[in-house]
Order: sequence, then structure tokens, then C-alpha cells
Amino acid sequence: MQRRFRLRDSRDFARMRREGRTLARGGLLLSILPNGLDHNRYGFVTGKALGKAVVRNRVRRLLREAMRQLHPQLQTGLDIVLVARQSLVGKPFSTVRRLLEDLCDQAQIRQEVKGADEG
RNA sequence: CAGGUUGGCCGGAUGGUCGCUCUCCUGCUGCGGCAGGGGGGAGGAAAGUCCGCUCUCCACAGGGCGCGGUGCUGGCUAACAGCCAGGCGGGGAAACCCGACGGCAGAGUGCCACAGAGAAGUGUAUUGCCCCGCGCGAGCGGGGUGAGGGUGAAACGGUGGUGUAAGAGACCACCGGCGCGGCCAGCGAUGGUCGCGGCCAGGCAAACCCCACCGGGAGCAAGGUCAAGCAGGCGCAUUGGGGCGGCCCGUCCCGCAAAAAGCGCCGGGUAGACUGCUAGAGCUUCCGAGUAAUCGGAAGUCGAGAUAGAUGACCGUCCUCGACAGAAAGCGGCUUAUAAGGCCGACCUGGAUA
RNA sequence: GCCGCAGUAGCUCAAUCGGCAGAGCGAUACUCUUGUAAAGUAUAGGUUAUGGGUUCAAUUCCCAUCUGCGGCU
Repeated sequence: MQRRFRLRDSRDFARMRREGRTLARGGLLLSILPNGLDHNRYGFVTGKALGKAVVRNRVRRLLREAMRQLHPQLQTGLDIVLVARQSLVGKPFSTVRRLLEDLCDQAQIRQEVKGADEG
């Protein structure tokens, strides 16, 4: 996940909390808000309630990898924030990936990809 | 061979594809970057933040009081509450392990609940022992005494004798303990030995305190440069305001009456970029000094630098099947957490054999 | 990352200079009532966060650990 695709400004996070659309499933929160740019920006929130630094790093890396694989299929011009909850700790990558796909389908931000029949 | 003590090392290995971050080279560029290739990319504890420093700012970091820390001795170190060596005390048959280990006898103050006669003062007397007086007698009154019983976590030396009405360091011998002095060994803590003394002195300083030594405060979110942005107000001449963050002295800065500037307080604005930022008390090997910690020298070597915060995903192979755990300025320690096990030493005890 | 504070009964808090850990609310049982509430009486409830140390004796003093909370850009 390159730096220009990261969501970094705390005011953007605050705007997301106020105006964003939020979906939740299985210990994962997905918030979406249009950003007016020609690309997407992503933010990952892994708070201290998840555990120690190793646990938080692990969760964030899984989320980032899952989002990286899903990125070409998504609509552009969105700010997307993923918030991890306690129940996500210890889940394998396949579970996290499937959870994220389901959330994106529920939010209807996945573009129609021909020839891709996953899930 | 069996049992035990102790020190150190290892903290999964390897290959492919797709990604992340830093850096170098080449090319392109609309100077924001992009493409290709090469290289580096978490730990022994990175952790807790318990100590010590480097560094940065507070003008310099000065004296006294206060406050805090350390506490056997010598050494090592940039420094330490760390390490090494030694002493003393305790545990163990031994190897060895543990110890905040200055001073209640250098002075003063305080506390020692309950129980007990008495908890530290030249103090006390329930039972007991002894003497005197009274009474036919059981006993009662007065006095002496502190050994025994009893209480307690702790009770004012122990044994034997002299002495006495009964006794008691009241006196004597030995022992234990304490203090002083001499000599010997040691840099020293201390140990050994000889003599003298008073008869014996309770415990607690992780109780106040005393003594010796050390410590100015804050912390990389320190600090510096640039950009963007906002709104100003109040105080500052006589023994004024402030640095000084506990106080005082001393010292320094500003002001000393036009304005400006400066300093301080309150309020408002910003949360971006660069820097600090990683070559250092560095690491490896060898040689030398030292019992050791460590130090000196030579040669070689460069091993993270993010900033919503880089190590991940998938597929294989092998093994003894993988724990605790993730850098945020950098070091030296301490403490705590740690799977399956493996490897290399040193030493003690017992047995067997030579 | 750095700095600081706290932990006692189910909850909110006490406990002098170290000397048998208490109060209010709550809980349980009983009385009162036709019944409930209120009121009254009684009872239980604690490894003082955890583990060591000093002391005759520790909630208190010291050290380490765990948990929670706050501040600094």
C-alpha cells in the first residue's frame, strides 16, 4: 500500500466519523466517504484494546494485505477506513479477506469484474 | 557411571511469485514523481521505564538551607542502585548459593499492642525465701531479697565457688559478649594474638535522625530552520518585571517615563515540510597487561531509520516442529516474559575400574 | 515515545505515629402487614491488586510485577 493511497490526516478521520457510511460484520468496521480525488485512500485503525504491539501489527498487516488485493476491483474516489475489533484478533488471512469482500459487496463499491468468480 | 552445582551459546532453516520501506546506479520527466536494475530492512529481551550517561534547551550551572538518592572494603567504568575481586554474617556434607551489610556503645527523640510485677529507669514484686514484732494457732503487720516459677516476639550474662539471716557480679575463677590499647598480616574492610577495664549495656534507623558520598531543572512530543495561518489585550521608575520550577544569597537579562523594540501573563492561530536521525563508550578476529571486571594495540568491517508509523500474503522442501514478543534520538545496566530441545565447558559428592 | 496518579466488602469511600480492617447503600433471614413498600432487629460478605523483604507484628515501610486512569505534539 503506497503512501499516496494512505489516509493520514486526522481531520479526514474526524470527517469520516461524522459523515461516513459505516458497515460492520464479524469484528470489522468499514466506513466509506467520497473524497473527490481520482484515487482511493485507505486508513486502518487498530487501537490499544486489541492487545500489545505484536497483536496490533499483525491485525493491521492482514487488513492491509487484504485491501491491497481487493484494491483494483473497487470504485475510485473513496476514503475507506477499516476499524478492527477484539474478535478479529487471531483470525487467519483467508477469514479476514472473505470478511472484507463481503463488506465491500454489502456496500456495493465493488465494480463488476468479468471472469472473476471468487467467494 | 549416578546424583548435584555453575558459566556460556543457539532463539527454526531454505526456495519461488506478488507487495511495503530506505538507499545507490541508469533513463525519462509536465519536477509532483515514474520505469528498470543492485543492495539493506526488528530483539535477547526491541518490553517495563527502575537506575546511569551522551545529546538539546533553560544566559553561566555558583554557594547555603531544604529535598531526594546511595550505604562493608578495594578496583573497573563516561556514569550507575551495575560488574569484578575480597571481607563479614547465614544456609549446605561439598561444589556452591543468599545478604539495603554505616551508626541504637558517637549524641538526641520516638515506638515496643495484648499479656506481664516490670518493656529500659541505676526500675519493679503476684507466688517464693529470710529476719523482726504480734498471736495458743491458722495467720497478720513491717522490713530485706531478686535465684526459681509464671507472662511475652523479646525479661537486665552462663557454670562453679566464696559469702550471708536469706540472698544477689556483692566478691573470685573460667567461659561468652562489649570497649580500649599494643604487636603482627593486609592498600583496606577485617583477621590473629597479648594485656587492661567496667561487671554486662534489649530490639526497631526499609522510625525521626546523625555521619560519609552523590545529585540544578526539564526532556527528541527536547531543540533548530522554513512555509501556512490568526486578534489582540494587560503589566513592566525605585528599593520595577523576569530567568530561578521549593526558599535565600549571589549573578544575569529587560526596563528606568516620546515611540519602537524587549520581557512576562492571558487570549487567538497552526498540527505541514526539512532537520535532530543514526559510524557508535560500534562489531569481528588476533596480540599484550591484569586473578577478574576491564584496559591498550593492530587488522578488517558498516548491520533498520518509519512519521496514521515500513517485515506481510500465497505455494513448496527439511528438522529436534518453533515460545516470549515489534525499533521510534542513541548507548551502559537492572528487572520481568520466554516453547521444543540441543551444544560447549568448569567443579563437587558417591561408586566401579586401572 | 516521555511524565505522573491510583488499586480496601457487590458499589461509593474511611482507617492517627505500624498494634484485633470499619461506615453508608446493597444482599440474606426474621418482626410488623391481608400482601408489598417503608421502618426495626440480626447475620453473612475481605489472601487490603499480586509476589517477596524489614519487623515480635504490615492496608500502613521498602522492592518487583499486574491492572486501570490522566497529562505533554
